[in-house]
Amino acid sequence: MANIQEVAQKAGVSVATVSRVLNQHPTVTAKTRLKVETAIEELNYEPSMLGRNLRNSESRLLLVLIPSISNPFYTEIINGIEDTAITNGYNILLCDTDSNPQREHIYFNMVKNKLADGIISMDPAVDMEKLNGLAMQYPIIQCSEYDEKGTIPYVTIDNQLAAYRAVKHLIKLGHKKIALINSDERFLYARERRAGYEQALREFNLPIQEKWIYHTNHLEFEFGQQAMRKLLQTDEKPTAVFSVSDTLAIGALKEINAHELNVPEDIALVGFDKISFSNMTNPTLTTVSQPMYKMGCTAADMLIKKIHNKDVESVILDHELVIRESTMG
Amino acid sequence: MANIQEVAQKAGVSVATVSRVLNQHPTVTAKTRLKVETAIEELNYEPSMLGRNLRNSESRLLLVLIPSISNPFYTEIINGIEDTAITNGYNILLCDTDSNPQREHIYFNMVKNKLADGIISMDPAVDMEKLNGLAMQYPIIQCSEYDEKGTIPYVTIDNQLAAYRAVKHLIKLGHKKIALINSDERFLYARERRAGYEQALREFNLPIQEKWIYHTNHLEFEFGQQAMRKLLQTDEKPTAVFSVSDTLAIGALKEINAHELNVPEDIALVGFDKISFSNMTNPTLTTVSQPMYKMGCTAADMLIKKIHNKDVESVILDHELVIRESTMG
DNA sequence: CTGAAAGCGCTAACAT
DNA sequence: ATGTTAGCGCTTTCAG
Repeated sequence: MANIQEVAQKAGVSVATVSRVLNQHPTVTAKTRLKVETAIEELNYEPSMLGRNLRNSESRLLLVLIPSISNPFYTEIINGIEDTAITNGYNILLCDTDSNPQREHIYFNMVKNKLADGIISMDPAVDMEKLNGLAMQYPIIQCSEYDEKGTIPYVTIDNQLAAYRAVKHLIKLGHKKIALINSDERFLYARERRAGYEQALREFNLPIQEKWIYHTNHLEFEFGQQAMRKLLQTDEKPTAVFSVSDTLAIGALKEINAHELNVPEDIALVGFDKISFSNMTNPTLTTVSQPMYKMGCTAADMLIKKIHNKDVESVILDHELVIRESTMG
Repeated sequence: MANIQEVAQKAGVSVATVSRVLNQHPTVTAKTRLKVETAIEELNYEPSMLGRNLRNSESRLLLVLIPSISNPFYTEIINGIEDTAITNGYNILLCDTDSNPQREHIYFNMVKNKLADGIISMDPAVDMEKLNGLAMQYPIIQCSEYDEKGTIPYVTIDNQLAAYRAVKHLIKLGHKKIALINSDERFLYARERRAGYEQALREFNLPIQEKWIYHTNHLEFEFGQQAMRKLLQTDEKPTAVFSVSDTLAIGALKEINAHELNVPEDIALVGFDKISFSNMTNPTLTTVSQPMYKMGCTAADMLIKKIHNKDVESVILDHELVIRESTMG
């Protein structure tokens, strides 16, 4: 592979001139530019990012940390990030951390090692302490999940309000026995959504019953099934279920059907995230829609600003309750 | 951020010695090693990959091209790739090409630009000509989808045999009117699966009817719905459907239900890929399971071998027909 | 066993 | 408008 030297030689100019052509400096004559471009063509030259990056100490690579690529929730967010990044001359590196600290470590090192210019973290299970430490030296943005005590800018929705609205919707439908399938409350979104759930119940003077609140560490379908199985075993079965993720809700739906019960007649069901599957179930799933694409764009914008040492403020975006068959008696 | 110079200075040694410590050269005295390690500790030094990579002209980064992160089919493959890569000291860069040639171009350039050491392509829509061109100079492996005319090593399954078995399963169940929901036949897997479908029909003297073969350009649920809608409009409705992807099959199931028909009583259904959602539908979906994790591991292994200039041979892995409720009358 | 120095490919002063 | 040159951070001969 040819390097800048050979191009310079072939074009009969200095490497500086080649570099100028490469970087579209206006001070190059049309004639020399042509000579250089011809040489580049003939040698099939491709500039090495390595040299450029070392010199400029930037990589124009953005790291995006997700806990698992299999969670469809992230799909649209990533599209937003990617589109925005590319528009701004950055590329993204999708990092599946598997919520594994060791992998996380590798990716953290990439930014320390100058292999990436910044990080967008969407991993709720990320080591917040480490992340906060890193953020003192390197550009970092959090998307969706964040650390309320930390200083890292984030983009998210009002989880409590969203949960409140979802549960209120169930109450308005006449439900009084509403269960919650929650994820691990060491995650902020889980705590916030639970707060919204409780807020709605309290507002309508409904008791908060521990037996109707189920926690699960994972978000895969099977854990939704398991959660529902437990809820159906309680002495007093709930007539409605609010689940903090669509994947869990879909598992719950499966389990409800397995018990020969119907949604929404016997049990109404609300999910969260509006993943594409949620419209394929039978019945279709009422859910909370987050502006995922926009979240992604915003997060990428914020990160790029941060990389350029501009100040950025955290952003809270709007959500929407999407009412579908699973709550339409 | 400290560099190797400062470490050398602090430790009272030369940069060469620091480098030796960094790279675990055996020729360093325990004493000097300690001095250097202390200095590294104190300065919080992290070696820059940029300098190292430039010098070694390798990045230890692997590119993985997928058409869309939203397709759950790729999830397990990527886990396999990632685990294998990390074990061998490589990291992976997930590239969502969106089947967009422009994005593809960006990622191709990354390997030309020395920002990545090689590519695993899983994008059926990739520009095969370009990919073959690249492969003459850079390490490239194809996973799942490949170019039969090209020379790039690949790992895949026997798509024709898998389809043949799926359709034979339907025939054995007594079905004679079997429809095919196929994807675009400019993709090899689509052509092969269709060949398997036809092979099974021919073997049992069943006519191949064009009206029961539907092609769709996309794999999202809605296209499965649309396909099924068309198939239900034919003068003679099929009693079984083989779909080349689970996502399409799930869309078809949705549409069948919308017409007040039942699976499998009215129409039996077979998908392909065994995505996790295929076990959440009602009824659960009979499907073809590919050894996805293993495919990923194999592809990564092959690529790393290729990077080290070793010869690699294409691999065809086993598949399995997973019989579930959608074909259990 | 360790140090000096060259050089990977590129960009940006500075000089002309 | 173009050339010369230093240097980004690292590894690796080559000497000693």
